[in-house]
Amino acid sequence: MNIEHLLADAIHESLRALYGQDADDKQIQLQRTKREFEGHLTLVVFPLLRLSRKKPAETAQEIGTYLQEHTELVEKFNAVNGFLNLTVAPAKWVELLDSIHANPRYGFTAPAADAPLVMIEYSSPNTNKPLHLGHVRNNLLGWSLAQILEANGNRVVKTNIVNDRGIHICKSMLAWLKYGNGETPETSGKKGDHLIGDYYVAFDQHYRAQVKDLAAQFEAQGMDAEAAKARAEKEAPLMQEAHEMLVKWEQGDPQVRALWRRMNEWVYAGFDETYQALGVSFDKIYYESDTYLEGRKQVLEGLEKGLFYRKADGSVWADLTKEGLDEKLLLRADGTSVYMTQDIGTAKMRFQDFPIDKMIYVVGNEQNYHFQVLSILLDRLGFEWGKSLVHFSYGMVELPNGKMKSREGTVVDADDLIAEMVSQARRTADEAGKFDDMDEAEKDKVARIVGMGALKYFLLKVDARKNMLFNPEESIDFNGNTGPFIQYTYARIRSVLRKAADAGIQLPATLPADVEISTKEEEIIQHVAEFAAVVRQAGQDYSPSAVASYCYDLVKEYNQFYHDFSILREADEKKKLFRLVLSANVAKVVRLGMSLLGIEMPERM
RNA sequence: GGUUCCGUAGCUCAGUUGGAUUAGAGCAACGCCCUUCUAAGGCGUGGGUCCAGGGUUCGAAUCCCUGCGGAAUCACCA
Repeated sequence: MNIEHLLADAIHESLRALYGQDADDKQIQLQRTKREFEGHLTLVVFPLLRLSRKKPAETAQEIGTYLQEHTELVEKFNAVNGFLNLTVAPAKWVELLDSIHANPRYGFTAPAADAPLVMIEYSSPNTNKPLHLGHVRNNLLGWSLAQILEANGNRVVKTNIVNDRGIHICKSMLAWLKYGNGETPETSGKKGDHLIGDYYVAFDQHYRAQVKDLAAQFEAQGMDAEAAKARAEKEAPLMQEAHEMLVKWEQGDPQVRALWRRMNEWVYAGFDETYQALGVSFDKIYYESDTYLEGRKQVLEGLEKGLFYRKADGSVWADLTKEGLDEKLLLRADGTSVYMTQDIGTAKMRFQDFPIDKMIYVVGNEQNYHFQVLSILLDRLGFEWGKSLVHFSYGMVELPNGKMKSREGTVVDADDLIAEMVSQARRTADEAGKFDDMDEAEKDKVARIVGMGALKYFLLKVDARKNMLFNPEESIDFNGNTGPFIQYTYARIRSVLRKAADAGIQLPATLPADVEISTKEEEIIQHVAEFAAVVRQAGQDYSPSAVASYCYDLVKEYNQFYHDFSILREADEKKKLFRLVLSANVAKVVRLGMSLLGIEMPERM
């Protein structure tokens, strides 16, 4: 049962009765009534004037009168210009709350066996450095999208493509061989991904020193500064060695491969820890080292079919000028793969493994062009979902002085940030005396849930498309429009429910129909009921932020109203039960909503 | 230069399938509320040329055009 649908049906009926014709569903615009007017739902009658051929106020009056006289739904109405404000009968709100209460997963649609299969690719790290704040946004968005699509009845496969080969890994390997003393995560006590990241930085430092020296030599020989630098960057011995190592890797050199495997394992162990802390996981992981050859094969097949062409130097290209784009390189003259080639190969392997109906790539907006091209290429190569692939493009996380730059040491490390959030949550709770009656295990758990809740909500409440700002100085708040505020309200409701249970009060399956409820309470029911529509809409728009906004608004509205009430001391038994059921359903819907964001809810905090 | 995205309060952000004199939250500032289910809370005050200018119409922060400002991208990097 949904009041808006019932009302929309009744309005259709009234239009037929009054004007002898009906309107499209789209012309029935029902919205929540503005605060300053009386009523729950408002019908905008402007689109209906074509049918009535009367003035807005008159039309509104006629429809309102009809609804009041012919349905049980509408108790009263008022018409302001072209706006028909409808007040729904109180009994209907109680019925609505009952039906929501009966469904523990209200708003969620269970996936059918033949539901569309959606694959979501997210995370996709390089294996040469640890995860940073940008990756955190990616991971949380990817995970949340998967939850949202599942809640909308899709079958979802979460996947990760690990960029485990290429020149960047070789740089770390080389630096480890040249400048390291054979240290491992075990001997150094460092997390594997951080250890490898340190050597990547070491490579860069030594490389830059070499480039500087070389460029100075070239300049002394009379080259201009820019040309000298460009030549130095290419000819620096370290870079040459790295390239040699990459060639050896491609040739399958046993020593290089063994070191590569060993170091990647360190990195994966490190990533797994971070993923676990973030609460994300994958159903299927692909490695670029497995897919890049397949990509090459696909491109060569496409070349034979005449989809692509070869230049004189042997390189292979796609001509995209018909689509308004440029030419795109697919294979280098030496036959090796580029980024695009690998993505084609990965797509092929995925298609072999799963009968995918829809593919969603969660990748930063810096790669918008890449995915535009990928979509066209996959379509040309005959992938059914190629044309309709979704690039879920999200904005950068910026710092007060601009982008994160590893060279300037301004990268916000994911592990550091997580640790900081959890310990901050712990400190705040301790100071507020929240932890006084908890044992160590519970303190740890609550601090983790609240700290991560703050971080996740902070990153997910913002429209994914937009660049967002993170200020490390001010860090992340625990007050106001935050995860902890929502968690806190939830914990308070749970506390009330526990006390009610202790007092022997059981929540009834159905409420007495004659319970008296206030307008404000009707509004809260209405708000709770909107959850289903919010989940549906979020599924269509791929919008975690919409779910976050909803949870906050609902919790805030609930708080404002029930702040001064003492539900358990309410003398009227019917009212008490009603308020308990309403509170329980606010808590339920908020918990479901936050679960779509990957945010856990504490029973106490 | 081409393409795409963004521009809302001092700061961070909602609000855009066009809707109702007063465009909403939070933070920051100032004031009030803990003998009543948890003060990570509630109430109040101040704070806006919705980048600018045109256009479309009953009606524009929302749609269209132009300009200004910012970001990304246009690599034989991944």
